[in-house]
Amino acid sequence: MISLSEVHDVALRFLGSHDQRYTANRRLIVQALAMADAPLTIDGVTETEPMLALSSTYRNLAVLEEAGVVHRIVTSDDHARFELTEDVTGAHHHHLVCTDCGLVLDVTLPDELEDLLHQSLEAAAKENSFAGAHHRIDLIGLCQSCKP
Amino acid sequence: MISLSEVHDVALRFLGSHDQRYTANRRLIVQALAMADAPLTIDGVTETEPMLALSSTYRNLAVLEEAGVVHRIVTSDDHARFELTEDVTGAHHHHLVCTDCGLVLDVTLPDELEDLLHQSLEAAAKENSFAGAHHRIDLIGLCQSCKP
DNA sequence: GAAGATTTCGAGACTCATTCTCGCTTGCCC
DNA sequence: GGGCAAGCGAGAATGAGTCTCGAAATCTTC
Ligand SMILES: [Zn+2]
Ligand SMILES: [Zn+2]
Ligand SMILES: [Zn+2]
Ligand SMILES: [Zn+2]
Repeated sequence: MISLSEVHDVALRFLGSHDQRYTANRRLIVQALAMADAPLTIDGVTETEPMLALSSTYRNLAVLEEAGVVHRIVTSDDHARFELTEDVTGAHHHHLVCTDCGLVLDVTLPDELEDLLHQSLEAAAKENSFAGAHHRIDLIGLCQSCKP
Repeated sequence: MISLSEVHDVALRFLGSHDQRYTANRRLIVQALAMADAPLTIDGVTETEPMLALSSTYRNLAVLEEAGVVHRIVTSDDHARFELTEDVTGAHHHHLVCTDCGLVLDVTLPDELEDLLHQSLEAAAKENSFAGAHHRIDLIGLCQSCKP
């Protein structure tokens, strides 16, 4: 588990290499994401840090995404969700996605399975002249609160 | 490979069990999706079948999705894409997603890998009191046309 | 430290994919 | 054929996300 100050260090470095500052607002966003135990919607971020204006949060999340600090999770839910990238947290993981309330939970899979999957996906990519960057695995279903 | 008339039969059955008719418009949509070699955007569907009005196509795709005939694919791209469900085509598969143009390609993975993955995901779901329905695997990257 | 240059901020206007409305048409049932 | 429920489609409405632009903050140079 990486510490909050380490997260800030990495964020500072990533933003720096993209000629971007690590402003107070951006720091608040990163902190909110680092403290949350699941990916946050925009509203989740601004509720965690009510000082943040909505439009600035949208803009800064885009900047943080561009710099590789933040990852945008798009599901069928209306609101996108955000989390720190694996480059920042150092932990490769995947998601459980609730079709009812949109909740997203993090899970990890065995390394050997990740390896097998990576190989198969690369083979499929080559067959389609596709250049794979990373994979995404979601288990779609119902969370505890939404179960019948 | 399932035939077009079989697809229509299944669609008719699925819609029937949801008290929905299989109208001419819905038939055209299913046909467009069945003939396409990759998931289609709404615009892709109406361009394939120009008789279709936009608002009706949105409505009918929602009905077809509710009936389990059509599957909506949401990515970071602006436009959602649609394909026939695996219950209709009988072929379990996953996707290569281009981050640049939004293109989505179908790929299949080895059965043994699918089994392993299913087991690991079910274990992760149980740990989180999550009820998994199905999984989704995407390889995110760049398609042939968008490669540098 | 001050002036000027550059970047960021944020309230509100704007965009546009998707959904909703509602009068009209289609097709099923008696 | 008449009645009626379902479907149709043009256009209005919605709303998440983006853009605008003057104000505020931060950096640069002297
Ligand atoms: Zn839920
Ligand atoms: Zn995650
Ligand atoms: Zn592409
Ligand atoms: Zn597919």
